[in-house]
Amino acid sequence: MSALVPLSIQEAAARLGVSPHTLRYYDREGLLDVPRASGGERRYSDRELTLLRFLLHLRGTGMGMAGLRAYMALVREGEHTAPERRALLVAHEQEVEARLLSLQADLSAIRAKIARYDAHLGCDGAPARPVLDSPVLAAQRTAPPEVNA
Amino acid sequence: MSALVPLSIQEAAARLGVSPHTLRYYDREGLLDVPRASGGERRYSDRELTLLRFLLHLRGTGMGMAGLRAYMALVREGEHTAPERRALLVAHEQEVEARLLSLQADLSAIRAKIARYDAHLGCDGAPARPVLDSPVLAAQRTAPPEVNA
DNA sequence: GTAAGCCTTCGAGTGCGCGCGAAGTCAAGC
DNA sequence: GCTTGACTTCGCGCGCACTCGAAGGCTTAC
Repeated sequence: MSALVPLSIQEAAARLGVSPHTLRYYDREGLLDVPRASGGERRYSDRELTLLRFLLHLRGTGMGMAGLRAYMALVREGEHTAPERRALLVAHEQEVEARLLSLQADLSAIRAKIARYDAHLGCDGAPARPVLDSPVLAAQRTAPPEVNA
Repeated sequence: MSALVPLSIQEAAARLGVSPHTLRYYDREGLLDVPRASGGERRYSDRELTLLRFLLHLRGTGMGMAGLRAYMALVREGEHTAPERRALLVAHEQEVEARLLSLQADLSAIRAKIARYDAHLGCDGAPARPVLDSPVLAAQRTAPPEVNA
C-alpha cells in the first residue's frame, strides 16, 4: 500500500487512479507542494500519496477545488487548525449526506418504474422477477414507493 | 399534486423545482413535445408534469441529456418499446448503484477522518462526541474503517 | 554523440447543463 | 390605443475540472 521510495508522477497517478495531467493540475492549483528531484521532476512519497488519497475522497464526494484549497491551507498552517479542519469536514459531510438522500430517493423512483415495467411485462399481476435485492436498498423500504407515473 | 388545468411555464417550473429556462431547454432538446396555447405559450398538464418528474429523477441520478433523449424517443415510439425502456433504466440503475457505493465509501473515509479529529480534540483517548448516528450510515458498519491518514 | 523516453511549463480546448439578456409577440386591463 | 407583463426564440456565456498539445530539458543506453 505504501511506497518505500518516492514515486514518479506516472507511478503515483497509476496508484491513485488518476492521470498525470490531473496530478500536475492539482499541483498548479496549489493543493500540495510536491517535492522535486534534481531534474525538477515531481516525487510522490507516502505523505503526498496519503494526502492525495484523502483529497480524492473529498473530490469524489463533490467538494470543489476551492474547498480542497481551503482544507490544504489549514493543513499547511499546522496542527492548531485541527478544529477548523474538522468543522470544514463536518459541513461537507452534511452536504454529502443530503445529496446522498436525494440520490437514493431518485434511485428509488427509478426502481419503482422498473418494477412497473416488470409487472406489465410479466403479465400475471405479480412482478415476473422479484427485483433482486441489494444491500444498498436497506434503508429505502422505509420510504413510500412514490409511484408517480 | 396534480393540476386540474394546464400550467404556465412559470407555474410548472415552480412545481418541479427548476427554472423556466431549464424547461425551455428541455423542450429545445427535444425531450418532450409540450402542447402550446393559442398564443404559442407552453401548457404543462399532468402528462407533461409526470414525465418531467421522472426525467428529473433520471437527471438527479446523473443521466445525461443523451440518455434522456433516448428514453423519451422510446416513450414516443409507443408501448411496444417497454422492454427497451426497461433495459435502459436497469443499465442506468446499475451505474447509479455503483456510484452510490463509491460515494458511500468516500463519505466513510471522511467520517473516519472526522472521528480522528474528535479523538485528538477530546484528548482522552475516546471520541469526545459519539459522532451522532444517521440512518444512512446503517450499511457502512459492515465495511472496514479504512483509516488512511 | 545521439536517440529514446519521460519529464517539464504554458496555454488553449472540451463537454455538459444550464443561465441569461436582447428583441419581438401576444392577451388582457384601463 | 396603449401600457403591462409574461411569454416567445435565438444564441452567446459560463463555471468547473480536467485534458491535451506544443515546445523544450534532463537522464540513461548504446
